[in-house]
Amino acid sequence: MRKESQRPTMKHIAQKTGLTVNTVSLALRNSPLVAPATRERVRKAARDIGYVHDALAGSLRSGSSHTVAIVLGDVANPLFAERFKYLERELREHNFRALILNTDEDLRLECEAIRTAISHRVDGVILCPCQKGRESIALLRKFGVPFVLLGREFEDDPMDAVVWDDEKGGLLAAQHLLQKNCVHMVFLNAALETSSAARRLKGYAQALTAAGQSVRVCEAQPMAGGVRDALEALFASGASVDALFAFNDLMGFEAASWLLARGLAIPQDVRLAGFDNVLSSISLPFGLTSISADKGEEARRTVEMLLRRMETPDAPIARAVLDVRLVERESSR
Amino acid sequence: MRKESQRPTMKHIAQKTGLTVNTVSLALRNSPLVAPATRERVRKAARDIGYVHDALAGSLRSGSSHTVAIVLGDVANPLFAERFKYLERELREHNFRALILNTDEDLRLECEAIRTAISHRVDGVILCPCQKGRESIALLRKFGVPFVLLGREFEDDPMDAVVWDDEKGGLLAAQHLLQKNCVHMVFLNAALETSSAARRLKGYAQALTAAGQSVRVCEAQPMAGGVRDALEALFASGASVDALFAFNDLMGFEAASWLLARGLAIPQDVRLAGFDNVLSSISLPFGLTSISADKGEEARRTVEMLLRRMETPDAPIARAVLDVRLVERESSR
DNA sequence: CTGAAAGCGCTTACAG
DNA sequence: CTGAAAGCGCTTACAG
Repeated sequence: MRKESQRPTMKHIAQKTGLTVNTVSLALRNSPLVAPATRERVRKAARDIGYVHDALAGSLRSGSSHTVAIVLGDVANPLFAERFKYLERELREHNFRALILNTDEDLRLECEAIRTAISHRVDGVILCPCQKGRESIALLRKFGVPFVLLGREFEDDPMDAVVWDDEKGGLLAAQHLLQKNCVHMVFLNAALETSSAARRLKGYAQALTAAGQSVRVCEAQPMAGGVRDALEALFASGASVDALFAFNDLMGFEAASWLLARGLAIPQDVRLAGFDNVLSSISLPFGLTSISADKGEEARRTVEMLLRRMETPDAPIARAVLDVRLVERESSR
Repeated sequence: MRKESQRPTMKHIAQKTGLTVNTVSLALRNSPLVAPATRERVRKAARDIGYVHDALAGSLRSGSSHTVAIVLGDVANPLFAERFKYLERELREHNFRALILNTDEDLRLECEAIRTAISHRVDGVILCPCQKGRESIALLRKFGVPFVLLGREFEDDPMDAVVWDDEKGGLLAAQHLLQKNCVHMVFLNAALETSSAARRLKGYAQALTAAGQSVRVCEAQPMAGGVRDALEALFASGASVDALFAFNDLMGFEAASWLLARGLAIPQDVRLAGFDNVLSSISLPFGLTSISADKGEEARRTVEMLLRRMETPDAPIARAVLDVRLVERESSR
């Protein structure tokens, strides 16, 4: 398809230096086997002819691509975008490339993504599963690809995972809203098959039950407009609502838009809290109370866990739980 | 590094079907050369043993990776995230994979990204250049990699590019604010080496000059906090400001946060407009007036232009300018 | 310390 | 329609 403008290869460097490609290859990889002078000669020749390493050929022969696939719902979600940034930086520091693959929270696309990753011989996968099924996990296991779950996990099937303390998060949010004397709280949650949604609900319910309040959950579809539909149904039923706890900030912002458009005041009429603390990285003129964890640490531990799994395939299963805290802002004051 | 769990190859399929890898390869690619019955036999065997194509080996031999690199400032910017989504979808429909690479608007990282792309033998590159230099362009040309600029271009050096009508955008925003009787407008712009910043200023200045107003520009650094610093300096000087036009929505939101925190009302004290219309894809409880273009069309035309360049390396240089429109929201009513 | 050979898993000519 | 051979550009044993 493309006009090959005679891309320089190691063969060219070998010719120019009078060495063999073998030595050139070792020299470019800084092998202690080659004499320092030879190494410099090779590196200079490489620079002179503008050599760029062929990652495909190298990976094919060595069996390792030095690439990690990051499989997540949607980079357009600010939390995922932030995670990607941190993970990519962390991987780069360990000399790994990051391949990002969106699932749109769809199982078929998720399997497709895993297949793409395998096809490209990634050394590992960081997966935030949609949890609509286990086929993607089965694929990873079948091909022996090291992987770490991020943010979500399967309760009945332990795997390497880095998650937030979602239960505590749900608890903190509920306690905070209770403290503001809210008595008609609704949890605008995601589907319960998502482990984080189930855990957040658990903590939330614990706090409400302890306070003698009933637990009301309103499930919203993850697509655009899902929150609007859920809230319309909720309010059409004539329910009284003085506080909303959203599964994540994206849904929280969507809820805020809907409430304000309906003429309700935040926090005077409805107090609002979200989850993820996307405001830590992006500045928006709406202070949304949220649950936060250290995202830099999340990335560090995820990559560390994956590297360990790559080095030691049969190491015991690891699990890291990141502590969370409440960040109070105007939406719930 | 990783325990190779004997990944199935075409050789295995060949053994199982009694054919050669040659025929297997052709069959899997639906070549009209192989008999339909044979093809089905091969596909079934492939499915049975769980074969996954090795993209590395295929690309190495064929010289084409069917991958396009998307090189941009930062996926965490909602506009870039949206662009990536549209582009990825468009590329997938043409059976191409997307490799995303961040530059953080840094020339060194941009060159690194191009080098990574070349190393992975991408068939093409979609580049949103930081415009701090031309080294990345030189690299692409040297290696004969087909590429299309997105959103920004070099005035004195024509290349394939898809851009918005930035001049018109600046004009529309200025006219809109003038119509609201603003008389102390400030353009919170990015660095003028960025072609879109220069063009937006051109249109903006044209409108202001026509109205007999003086043009005031305040340049903000692109890093987090850049807007805050710029506004602090601006307001510390005692300047009167009744309208702000931000280079993009991200800066617009940051400006809004700062203004509100300072006790200024939007739009009563300061009218505000941004650029990019990120609210088209993300729902936020703050109506920011903005300049918009059709992002789906942008992606379509970008991919189309790139494919054309890949097919016809010496086709004449193409340029697509997307029309823009003003989307009025609460921030400037 | 450097060289000669084999091979990673495919696709591409070339035969028949 | 299918086969036998060569080769993509590297890295990996194996020699010396």
